Amino acid sequence: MASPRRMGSPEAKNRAALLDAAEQIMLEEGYPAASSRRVAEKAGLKHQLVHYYFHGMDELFTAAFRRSAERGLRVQAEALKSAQPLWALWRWHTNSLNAPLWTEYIAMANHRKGLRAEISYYSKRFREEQRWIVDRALRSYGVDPDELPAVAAIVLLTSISRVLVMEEELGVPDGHAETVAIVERYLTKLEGEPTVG
Amino acid sequence: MASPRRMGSPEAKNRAALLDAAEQIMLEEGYPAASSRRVAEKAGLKHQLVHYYFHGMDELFTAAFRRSAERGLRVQAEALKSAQPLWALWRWHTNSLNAPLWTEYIAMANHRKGLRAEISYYSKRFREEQRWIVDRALRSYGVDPDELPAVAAIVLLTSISRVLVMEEELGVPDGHAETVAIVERYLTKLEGEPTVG
DNA sequence: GTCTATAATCAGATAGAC
DNA sequence: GTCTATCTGATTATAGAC
Repeated sequence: MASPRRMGSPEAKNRAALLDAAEQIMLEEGYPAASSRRVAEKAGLKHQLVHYYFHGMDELFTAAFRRSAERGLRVQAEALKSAQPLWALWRWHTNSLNAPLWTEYIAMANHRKGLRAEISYYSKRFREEQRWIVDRALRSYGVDPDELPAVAAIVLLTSISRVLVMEEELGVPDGHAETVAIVERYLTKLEGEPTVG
Repeated sequence: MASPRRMGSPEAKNRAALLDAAEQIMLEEGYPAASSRRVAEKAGLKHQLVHYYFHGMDELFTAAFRRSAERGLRVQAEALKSAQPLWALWRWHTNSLNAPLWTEYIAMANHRKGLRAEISYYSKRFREEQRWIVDRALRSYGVDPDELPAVAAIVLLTSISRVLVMEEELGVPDGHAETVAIVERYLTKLEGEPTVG
């Protein structure tokens, strides 16, 4: 049963402004601070407009995540075109500025099941896109797929980088330099020194 | 300037009950649901008692984290006595039931600076305790510390296991079996097959 | 699309009696 | 230690005018 309430179009400028504001607050103060009123205020709008553009906060957060994930997929697709896809994957994840945002979404997903399904769906899409490109690359480097399957290489690279970024933010850099050295030594063995472009 | 308010002793039974209740709610519904009123209710107490035992929610969360971290240090110390410390570390982190709780605390730390310092402090203590034991083990296995420093081995093991647990919860198990196989193959090469005890 | 106005609920915190 | 009572402010959400 559809809601009788009116609803703003997805293309509206103010809708995007609300999503921007939500993400900014989530980053600066954590997702519980991203209330309808504060989000609207940061967007320079009245708080009631949140309910005009979204059925509720759940829908707003889901929309924000989806938009951010779609952007990420486009950026990743571009990065994976590199002649050194492993380096590209590694660099992208270790530099990624929106890692903190993902942390917020994952924490939020613990009690917002709609968001949880969304994160699960996009995580799989990210991994699928990486998979065949990395698989092709590893084979061309002469890596035995039984020794190191592409999915495993991906999980390893992304896990390590994700935790490094997270700990860096927390101010716990112990062992990071040594770990990065090991990973990058291996990447160099496979793909050579990273090129700038 | 100290608060003039009265305060319950840290040994009080109800204080512990409040901490238990807070952790349980955090796990089930996420940390924003752990309000003073809901925590007290779950502990079977009146909500005003939260303010008798703690100066505020910040203090409650910090106390809950510290208690949980101290417990973790004791469990880890026991685990690291194993003849196979790397296996122990790996198994402990991949099975750890309180990984979700840590996710909550880390998300919370983004806007509660007291908690942030606490997490940083304990993360370092965990890593220090692991360090010399893993270092001694790796040397006894004949591993070159320049090739694989103990800190790096620790960061690698804990990063990978942490992300595996997190993704498992999200329902994204893709590539996990392959990754676990690679890690465990390496652990077996160093420490042999894991013993049950 | 955007506004005013309003309802219902919940939060953290404190004073003071018992 | 625990209670009643109370204060103050924030939150989501809706109806209906403009």
